[in-house]
Amino acid sequence: MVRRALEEAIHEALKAMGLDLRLKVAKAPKDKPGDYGVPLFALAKELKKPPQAIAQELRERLELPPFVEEAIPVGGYLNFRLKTEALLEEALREKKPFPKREGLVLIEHTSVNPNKELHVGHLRNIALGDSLARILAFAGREVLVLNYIDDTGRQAAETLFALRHYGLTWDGKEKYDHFAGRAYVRLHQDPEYEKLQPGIEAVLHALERGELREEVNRILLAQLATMRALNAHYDLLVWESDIVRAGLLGKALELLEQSPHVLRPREGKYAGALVMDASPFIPGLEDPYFVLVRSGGAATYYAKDIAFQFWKMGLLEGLRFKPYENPYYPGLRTSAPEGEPYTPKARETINVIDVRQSHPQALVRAALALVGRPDLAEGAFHLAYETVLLEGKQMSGRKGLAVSVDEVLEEAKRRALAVVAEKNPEHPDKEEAARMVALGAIRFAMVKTEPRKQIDFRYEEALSFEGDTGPYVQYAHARAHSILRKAGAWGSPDLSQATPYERALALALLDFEEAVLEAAEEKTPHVLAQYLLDLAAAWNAYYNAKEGSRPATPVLTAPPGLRELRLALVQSLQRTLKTGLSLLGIPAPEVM
RNA sequence: GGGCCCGUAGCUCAGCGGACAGAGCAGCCGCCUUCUAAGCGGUAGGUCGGGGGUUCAAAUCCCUCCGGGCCCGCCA
Repeated sequence: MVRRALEEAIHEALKAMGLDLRLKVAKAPKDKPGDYGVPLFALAKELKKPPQAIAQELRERLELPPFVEEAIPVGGYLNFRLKTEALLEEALREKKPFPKREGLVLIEHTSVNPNKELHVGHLRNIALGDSLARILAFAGREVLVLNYIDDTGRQAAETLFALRHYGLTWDGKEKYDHFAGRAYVRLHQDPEYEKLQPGIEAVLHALERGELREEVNRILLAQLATMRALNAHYDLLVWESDIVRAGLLGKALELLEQSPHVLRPREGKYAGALVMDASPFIPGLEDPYFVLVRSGGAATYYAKDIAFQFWKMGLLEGLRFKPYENPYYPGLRTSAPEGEPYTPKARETINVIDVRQSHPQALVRAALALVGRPDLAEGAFHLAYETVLLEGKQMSGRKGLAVSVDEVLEEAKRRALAVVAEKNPEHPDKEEAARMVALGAIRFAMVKTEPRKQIDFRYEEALSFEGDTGPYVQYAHARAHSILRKAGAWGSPDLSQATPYERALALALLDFEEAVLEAAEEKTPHVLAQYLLDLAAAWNAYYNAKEGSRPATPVLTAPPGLRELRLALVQSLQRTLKTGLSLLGIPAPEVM
């Protein structure tokens, strides 16, 4: 990578000047000479020289990498102009995944309660988790994606109870998770709700024994259809009832009880309970104690989260897996008592859960440290994203105040279809194009902003196909593809014919790898999404460039040599956009 | 009471120690006899919430105040 090499050269030259310092190379502003530059002000004090003089000296001492045309001192900066041909060669290089590195990263995302259809709140979780999994894999990590099925939770129990209690029969047409979800909402509107608790309890116990698995599975399968439609990928399903039956909780508690920070107070507020003192690991707590096992003997959900985290990181074993029969994900495996033993032993985990779970997630990390594995605590990352509002209002699954993902997908597709039909009546497969564009609009809208910012899901914006959107990037891709399709085969490019237009586009192409690495490092896909918008914009500007009233950058009708150069650039651009979109789980249509 | 996060153009957001603060939407003016106008160019719009501080340099770091969101149960 160009920037890396420059930084390395600068580092060497500075060492020779008596400073072991690494400076960051940035892009030069448009109106300044050169393509990249470094500010040198920080060295002035150390070297007792004005930055301008340092720029001069650095230029003299610098052993320029072969791709640099010249180093230009500009005030306190030293800028670099790349050789055009080297720049183009770099831009034309195919963007391949980074070499594999050691160490498994386990990503848990989705983990939707198997009791009703997915709503737009889940959308952000899935889009973030799935994109991040793809980005990390491209960045060279070994990635395992896990989807947790809370089949012993209250939500699942209530839905199954409601289905039975109201004697509802499925008409065979409605999507099953929607049907089940209606029962759940009805239960919560029932004035008799409080009186129905014993019945719900009974279902809860049956679930813990794993007895109603098929009924839960029926809902899960319907949900998986939606996840498949969102182009989300999973490697493993882990059912909570399997964790219960494998006794992971007990094993986790055994480990925890060896810690001096885990105790059973004899008296006071926590008499009879098993508590954990998290104060050494979480500063500023008013009350340092957290209950793991209630005095009545029941474990808290913290304890279950901790046990599961221990399993993910190989501190516990006991789960078994087998292939999961389903029509959507051929290679998917599921936990099952009769399966083969497997423990991932992840060095790093990423739990994609909204911010409201920050506190419990901190306890999970504290527990790792407390059993003597601060290294694992360090590797346990909580990707905390802010909640999604619906048209400015908080959603509620219980009250049915939410828009389902299926509905959003359908509406997006309907709108996209109208646009395709209008803009491209000759399109050979409008349905498929509409599906891709709809998916692009929705997924992109979910990842283009920083996770820690609350987003408001508004139909008009999320399903917009103009401006800072997925379809904007997809359209840029389709345009490029259209040119390549018409070009047929072409010969070798003549790099020496490049104009400033090719230069600008090539420069934009160089930032791809850095964007991917930063997204992987910071664990946030928005960096890549923002880059793709920039790249698409650079391409659209190139495409539309005019000198006077004439097109400045025609590709197909360009003179020999330049034509091939432009085609090669367009091809690199098209592939880069496609790769980038794929890392966000978004398909790149060839025709729109 | 304790803790976490957010506050940048009318709206939605990038930028998070360096070169005059950038996009999209909305507004206004242009560009289809050009490889898809889902596009492009231009114009207008900003006390980067307020106030202190650190620094050669602050939207970016620290403190403080103000606004908004969230978390802090022997509930899940």
